[in-house]
Amino acid sequence: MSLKKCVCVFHRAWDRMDATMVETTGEKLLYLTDEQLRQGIEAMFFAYRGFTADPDRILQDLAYGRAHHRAIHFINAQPGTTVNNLLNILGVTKQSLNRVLRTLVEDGLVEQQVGRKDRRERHLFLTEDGRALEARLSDAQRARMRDAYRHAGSDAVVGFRRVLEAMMDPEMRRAYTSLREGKE
Amino acid sequence: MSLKKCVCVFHRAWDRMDATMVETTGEKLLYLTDEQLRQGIEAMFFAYRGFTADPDRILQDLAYGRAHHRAIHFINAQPGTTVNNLLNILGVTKQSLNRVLRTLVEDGLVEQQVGRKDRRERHLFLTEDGRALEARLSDAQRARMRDAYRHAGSDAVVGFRRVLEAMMDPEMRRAYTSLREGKE
DNA sequence: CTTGGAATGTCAACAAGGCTGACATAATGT
DNA sequence: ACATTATGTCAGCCTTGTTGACATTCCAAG
Repeated sequence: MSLKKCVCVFHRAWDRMDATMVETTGEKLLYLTDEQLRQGIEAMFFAYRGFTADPDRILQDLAYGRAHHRAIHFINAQPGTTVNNLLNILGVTKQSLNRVLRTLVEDGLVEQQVGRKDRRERHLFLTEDGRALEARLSDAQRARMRDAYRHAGSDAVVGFRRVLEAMMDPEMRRAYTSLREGKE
Repeated sequence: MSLKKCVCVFHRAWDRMDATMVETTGEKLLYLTDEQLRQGIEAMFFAYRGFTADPDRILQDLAYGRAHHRAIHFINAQPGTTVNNLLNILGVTKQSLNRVLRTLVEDGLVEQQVGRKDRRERHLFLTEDGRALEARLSDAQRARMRDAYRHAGSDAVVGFRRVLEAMMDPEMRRAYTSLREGKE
């Protein structure tokens, strides 16, 4: 670890101790007050609301929820993925996923194919209708992401992604990068 | 608007049309493929999971959920806020918030004071215990945020915040900045 | 002053979507 | 043959969102 750290603690007019970390990485200094971190936390909260707002609006007319969106998204990203794989990506129980998956199959948005190599596995695919809905949802979400990127600028985008990736849990980061590599 | 835009659409080996936007801001060029946007969307999904993981672990021992965390967070940020104000910030119905608030009051984490000026209003405050729990929760969340910031670097942090702020809905951004100014 | 809205907050009932636990079925591997 | 794995299903619970009905309080028009 090539960074030298120096942690200073001092009192603020606020309501409790506030740790400020000063860190040197090359010539850069990084001051992180609790207040700045709090702002980051709130930014994350409000941004996630905006992030899901457009798909939520589309889905509520269809009697679907965020759970359906997530399933559709990742089946689209990895056509032919198994139930188990989806479970790991989404981080929910099989009973919970199964309920969502069942409605999607009943409504003709998702197809299940028995595995050729291992016939216990069910490989999941979007049907034509499923892809259509996925396109509607992700178009809306991409539009918002694109606007945000455009407004913030290209340098900001790089930083945005770096912080997000650093914020994931290690297993999540593995799932995330495997998805990225799969797509190339 | 000082930016010149050029939108090119072309076909990819993938599965459907992929719009690439090329945008000039000064000397910067910003290429945004659908694939890059998709990665941003997934990064947001996985990062939010990490973002809430630590508080969730703490809360599940206490029979509380994320809703309680949110309420505690914003009551702490704005002591004396009214139920209505909290409603606007959290974006839920008053009935839903009320249930959470009731348990917090019953458990002695939150106090309600009838408004002096308008006695219909209930002003909300954290008790000693409430502040203690808030500290536990936000310490955990700040630690993750701090690690992510540290790992990503100071330039990345600026970009992270810029993109998040651009991703909020306008009303949310207002709530967000008003909180920031209130704290100064 | 009275009275009818409007604003604020509470209670009750319900739905979505998480969870656990138990169990069935089919396929695989040893 | 037997244990293991992948999946599906049922029952029941919890959190957290929803709507509807209602009580309280304030304010303004008559």
